[in-house]
Amino acid sequence: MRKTLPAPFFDRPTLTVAKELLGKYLVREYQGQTAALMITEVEAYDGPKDLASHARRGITPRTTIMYGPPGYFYVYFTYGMHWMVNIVTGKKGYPAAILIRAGMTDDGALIKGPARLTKHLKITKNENGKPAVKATGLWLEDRGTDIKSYRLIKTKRIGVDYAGEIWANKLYNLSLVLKNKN
DNA sequence: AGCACGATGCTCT
DNA sequence: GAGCATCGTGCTT
Repeated sequence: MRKTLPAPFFDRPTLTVAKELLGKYLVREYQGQTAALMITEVEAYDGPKDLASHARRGITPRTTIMYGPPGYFYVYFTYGMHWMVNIVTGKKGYPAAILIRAGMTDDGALIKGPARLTKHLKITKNENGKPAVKATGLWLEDRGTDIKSYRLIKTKRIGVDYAGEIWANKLYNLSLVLKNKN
C-alpha cells in the first residue's frame, strides 16, 4: 500500500498532522535513485503567536512559504551549513509548519537530526516552496505501516529556549520510540 | 555522558 | 552586526 499524502492531509490542525506524520514516509527521487525514510521524529511550529517559530516576526522573504497553502515544503538554511526541511500545514494565511527531525531507512538505520536527514536525502534550497508531490522528487507517503510496536513520546522542542517559558516548553516535539526499550 | 566550542553564511534588525 | 528550529569533535568527569 503506497498512497501519496494529498494536500488536504496537511490542511488540519498542525499537532494532528504532526502526530499522523509519524510512521509515514518521506520519499526522495533524485538522479534516478529513490530513497525513503520512515518518519520517527517531528516538531510542530504552529501559528503567529508561537514565539519559537520563524513566523514570530511576521512575513519576511524567508517565512512567506509558511503563510502559504498547506502541503508545500519550507526548506531553510541555518548555522552556516545545514538545511532543514518542513512541511507547511494550515490554511493560507496561517503560518505553521512541521520540521522533520529524524527517520529510519529500510534497513533500520536511524537518521537522527534534521541536518543529517536533509543531507541523507539531498534536500536543499532547491526544494523550498515546492509542493509535496511526486513531480517535485520529494513527497510524503502512507505505506500502511503498523506503528503499534512504537509508543509516542512528547517532549519540548529543541534549541528554542529563546522563545520564553510558555513557548519553549510546549510539548510540540513528537517521536516514535520502540516499546520494550529502556 | 556531559559539556564547550568551532564551522560558516543566511536572515533580519 | 547579531543570532540562529545544528552537528561533530575533543575535552573533562
